[in-house]
Amino acid sequence: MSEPLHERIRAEVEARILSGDWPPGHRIPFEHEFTAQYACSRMTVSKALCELADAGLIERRRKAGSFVRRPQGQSAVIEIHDVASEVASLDRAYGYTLLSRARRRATAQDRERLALARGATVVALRCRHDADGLPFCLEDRLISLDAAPDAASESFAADPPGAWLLARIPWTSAEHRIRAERAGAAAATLGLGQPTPCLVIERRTFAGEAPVTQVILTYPGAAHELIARFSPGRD
Amino acid sequence: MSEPLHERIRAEVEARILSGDWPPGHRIPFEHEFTAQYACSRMTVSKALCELADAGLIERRRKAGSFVRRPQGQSAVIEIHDVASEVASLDRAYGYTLLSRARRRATAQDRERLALARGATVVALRCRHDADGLPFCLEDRLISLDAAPDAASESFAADPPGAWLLARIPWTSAEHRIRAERAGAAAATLGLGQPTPCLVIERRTFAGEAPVTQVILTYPGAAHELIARFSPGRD
DNA sequence: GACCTGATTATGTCTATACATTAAAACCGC
DNA sequence: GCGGTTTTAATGTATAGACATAATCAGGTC
Repeated sequence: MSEPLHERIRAEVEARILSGDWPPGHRIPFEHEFTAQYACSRMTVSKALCELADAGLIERRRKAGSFVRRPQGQSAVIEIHDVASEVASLDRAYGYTLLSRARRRATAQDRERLALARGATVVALRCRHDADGLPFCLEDRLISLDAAPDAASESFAADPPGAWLLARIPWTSAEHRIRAERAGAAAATLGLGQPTPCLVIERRTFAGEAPVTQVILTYPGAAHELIARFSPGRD
Repeated sequence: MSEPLHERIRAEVEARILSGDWPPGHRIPFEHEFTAQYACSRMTVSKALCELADAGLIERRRKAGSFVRRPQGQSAVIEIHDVASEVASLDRAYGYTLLSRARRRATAQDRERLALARGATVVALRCRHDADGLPFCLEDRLISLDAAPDAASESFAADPPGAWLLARIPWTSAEHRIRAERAGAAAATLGLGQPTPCLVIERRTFAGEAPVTQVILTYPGAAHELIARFSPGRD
């Protein structure tokens, strides 16, 4: 019940790189040297090295060989979970309340929020997510009925729209804006005192070029943290 | 000069999925059906489908076939760039000032921040990043000298430590906490009035199990946004 | 030196085949 | 119908070989 050979090769090369044994810029052995070392075919070695190349750990250059990449790209990758599972992972009871629901021809403001064409129709929702009965997050969402026609006949009274959309509409790209804001109109709804800072996440989701939904999530106060674990991205 | 065949297959299947032609749950053709359609070997088809499986678009099940996955995992992936390139991408002039630098045996607080052992030594830095001459971000950083011994002989007077570290120390995982906070001690340094909300990003970076560095980045006010674009993650 | 040319060579792609693995499906006795 | 067994069909892994591609290197010319 052993792991596949190409996995073993990949892991052993990866270990050499992460330990610093093979530093950035170092030329790792050629494929034919690995085939000798592991007594396997070139395809197997190639598969292992291609995986490392995909992961960004090495760079492969024809004729020259494969080289350890320096951890370039100051960027890293984090995950943003949906609200319900976020609350669940905090071991708190999740609650959901629909505050308002409207179906309307997109206003000028709507069109700006979602990059819609004139005359498009939308569903606008406001809802509150609770944790242990206390307000946790305020959600202000716009859904394009062109992209999600089924949303017209959905009440969203019992289940939050985020999960509903994600389960139905395939999407190809999204754009996040994360900022800190003083609680404004949201303060009353969230039951806050005046000058509480809030974490605001604004997300626009597209399927190809077509806008699907835009959502503004307001998390009250320093009480809430967005926690994210991740591994390097070297693009 | 055409693209490889496995890329073409991958792209065509991907298009079918993203267009909704093959909805979540749909069983896509078997490998042997693709080999007939494209007149190629099974390995080539397999490579294309494995790429789609890695990307999370399909799920492959022995004997049963390959199925379109629903966009599960309410999660998505964002990139957090380093401060200098963030400022550059806003078309503003980047400035850097080292406020303080200390080398010391880790205090109890340091050990908690970086998950260090007793007796470890650290370099503690405070610095300010400016955009067009105005304070943009306050950085409070701790570097483990066990993980990065070279940091002891580096002044960090001219260049920010983030880029320096990332170019040298390989890392395997990191942990982010993002929250909104009222500007406290940072307010004066950033030249802020009292009740300004700040976006705070706290990051701990590890190489294997060993802690490398911890940094607290404080961005003043609603003026600043963390912008991130990304494509679906279906894990 | 600078510039072109051709040989060399590691990686990139693909084939045809083989056997392993595993879960669905078909079978069977009850 | 129900539970257990066998068959079957799909993916998973691997091989040995072939040719394509492109970057490097060595030589030769100006």
